[in-house]
Amino acid sequence: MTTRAGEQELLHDVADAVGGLMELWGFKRVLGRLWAVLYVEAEPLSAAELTERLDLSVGAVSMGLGELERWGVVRRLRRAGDRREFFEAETDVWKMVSRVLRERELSEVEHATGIFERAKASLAAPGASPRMKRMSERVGKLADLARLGGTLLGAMLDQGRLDASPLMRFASTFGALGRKR
Amino acid sequence: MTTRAGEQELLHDVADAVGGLMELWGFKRVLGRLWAVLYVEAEPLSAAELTERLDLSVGAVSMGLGELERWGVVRRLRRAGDRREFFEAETDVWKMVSRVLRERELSEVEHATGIFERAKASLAAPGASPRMKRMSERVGKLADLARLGGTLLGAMLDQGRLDASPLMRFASTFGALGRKR
DNA sequence: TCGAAGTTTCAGAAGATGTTGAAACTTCGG
DNA sequence: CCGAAGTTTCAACATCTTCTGAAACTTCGA
Repeated sequence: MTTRAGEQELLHDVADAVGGLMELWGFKRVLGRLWAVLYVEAEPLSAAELTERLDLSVGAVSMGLGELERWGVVRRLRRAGDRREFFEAETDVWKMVSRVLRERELSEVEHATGIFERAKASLAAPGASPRMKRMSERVGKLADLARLGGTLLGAMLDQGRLDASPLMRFASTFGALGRKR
Repeated sequence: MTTRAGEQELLHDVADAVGGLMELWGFKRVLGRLWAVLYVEAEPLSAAELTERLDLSVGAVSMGLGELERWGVVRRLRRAGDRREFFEAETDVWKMVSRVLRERELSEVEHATGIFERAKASLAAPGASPRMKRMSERVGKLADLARLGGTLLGAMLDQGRLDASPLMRFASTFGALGRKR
């Protein structure tokens, strides 16, 4: 299974698997596929090559690469004496994950926390009915949970900034905590 | 801001915020909204009441509640002498999160890991070109990462089974690790 | 057993999201 | 500058998801 065609197919499957994981985290499948091909290939490819390998339109590739570049997970290179642009993958996957989590999740979590806290306060205003007090309590729990989630996420992101392979360290700490069955 | 209308609006906003968070995690917004109203209200509501409060069609509410029930995060009650069904929220949020993560993420991660491992092996077959060896290495890194993710997730889910409020414990351990800025 | 109240189902509408292809634009060698 | 090669943009198209409303079905009191 080391034929030319076989290799292409393998690469395609790998790209799709990465795409699937990315999709699970709420990103566009194409972005994962593009990144995967660039990452596995390990050397710069032109947009045309990506178009061919992933069987996408030129437009889709251009837009996808633009987005990946904006996220800082793909670099664009120009080669002297070549009119084309080449692309290569940022190999630090953590960079990709953390960047996105920070701006996407964190802001949503903060927004929700704000809503919860305001609602809690209003419902607990002096003169509120017992029913409202009860509701205020529950909303308070939601606020706690959201705040906790934000803290957790923030800690994870900070951790990532300090250490190049933070997930490993995290896994051992956390694994020790959980493994026991 | 403790008028009747004001309260309704507050509740609506809270439900929407929960819906937003759920959506971020890949669930349907409506599910989060339904659960939120039941949770905050703290006492059983009929389907009709939910229809009204969230301004949804009866069909949407019925399907949403069915789904929430299947996931075990909403309970259905019948009251003697009342033909209607009432619903109340499961208050253990962790139950919801872990159930879904387990079946959704874990299987995708396992699938991807399999693909990566097979591809790695094929690319490293004896007689492979240097280029293929290089690719094999990179695919191997993807496999490591996916496996790590699976372990992490598994540990988290196990942890959840042992302790009712595992997130709290987790947060303090992990927070200490990461906070330092 | 009948019928009213309540619930589920599902085909099609509406909306959201992703993709294409071709025109407009940019770049650069001659 | 011109024109060919390469890239971006965007409106129309296709697809996937979610929502609606009404018909079919279930339940239960009388």
